[in-house]
Amino acid sequence: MSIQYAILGLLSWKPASGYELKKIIEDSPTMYWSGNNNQIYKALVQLLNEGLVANQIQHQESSPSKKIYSITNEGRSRLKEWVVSEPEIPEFKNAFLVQLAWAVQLSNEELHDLLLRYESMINTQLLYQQEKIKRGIASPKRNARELFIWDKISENLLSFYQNELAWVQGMREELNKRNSE
Amino acid sequence: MSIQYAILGLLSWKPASGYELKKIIEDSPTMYWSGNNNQIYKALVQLLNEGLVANQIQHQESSPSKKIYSITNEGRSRLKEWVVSEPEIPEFKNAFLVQLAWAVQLSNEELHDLLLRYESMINTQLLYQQEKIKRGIASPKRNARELFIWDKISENLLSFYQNELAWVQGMREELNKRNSE
DNA sequence: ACGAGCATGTAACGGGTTACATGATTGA
DNA sequence: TCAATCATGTAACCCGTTACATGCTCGT
Repeated sequence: MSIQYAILGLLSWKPASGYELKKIIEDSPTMYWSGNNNQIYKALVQLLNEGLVANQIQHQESSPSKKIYSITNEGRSRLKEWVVSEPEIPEFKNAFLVQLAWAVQLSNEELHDLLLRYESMINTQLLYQQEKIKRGIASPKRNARELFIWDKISENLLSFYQNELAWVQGMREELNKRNSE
Repeated sequence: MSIQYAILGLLSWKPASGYELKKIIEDSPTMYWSGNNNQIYKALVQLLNEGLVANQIQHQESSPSKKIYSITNEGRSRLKEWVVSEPEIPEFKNAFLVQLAWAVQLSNEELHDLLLRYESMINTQLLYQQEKIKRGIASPKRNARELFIWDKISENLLSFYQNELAWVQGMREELNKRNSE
């Protein structure tokens, strides 16, 4: 999936400049891109060329002028098409598992320590995501249905980290049991 | 994390040719790379230049000669270093959540259908991973500890899909309840 | 005086993917 | 005869990241 649909979605909510989109994407736990300029400004040009968005230059005194992008009717129908299209399978790449795969060579202490470090990283990440969600500036709340959907999206993200936490804690316990036997 | 460590890990288990590594990586649920030639042959050249692996050409009658790579002592100590190093946080990118974010515009039927399709894709993926694990040709079983670790790795992968399944099923149920109210 | 925020853009690079290229053998 | 398997490699391309570049304003 390309970032263009993410941008198209945001613009279907409200018009925005590249700079605003960048910040929204940066802060969004769901939209997993880093929010770098390169991608966003390029994507906007492409969307413009395809006629899916339009822009309007807004001059401002005492700050640089900005290009406000808004979605066109064509953009809306393209977005709808995409939303009902075949979902992609989620991408889950866990480098830690590859690391663990060759951890036989470690002592029990080293292995235990490695698991603890992973656990604490996941925990930090969980808190960070919760924080992002709680602040949740950039989320439309136009009706109860939208609220429900966005809630479920947050729940999904959190459950991912919780699942990971439960797994690593389980593994640590089993290891301890094995070692004390 | 680069694929070089994955390859180094495999070679710490047993020597192999690029072609064999390709197949192992393709079939491995944990090593998430596609297993394309470009990456593997390039990585092997780099590992060779760094002195972490060595190769030996094996001529065969009635099939092309192959280069058998094996890990060096330097490679082993580099691998150990990496294994005890700071883990990375897992990468979880779910395009479906971005799609869902703009699903307010859908009818209840369309939304329900979308969720069902996602559920069936996850389910397929879960079965596929289970199959891969069950076949599990490419997994070292040198001792009970290694078996335990590899078991836990498989468990992690499966729990990811199971968690995703539980989430989507929960969402479907809640939606039905809401609609019947 | 300096850094942060607003605002737009470009350059360089790395990782990863598909597809192409070659060539022998084996089984349907 | 056609496709698959063994075996190595290259080319073209896309996506995404960091870093660079510019310039104005506002608060400390």
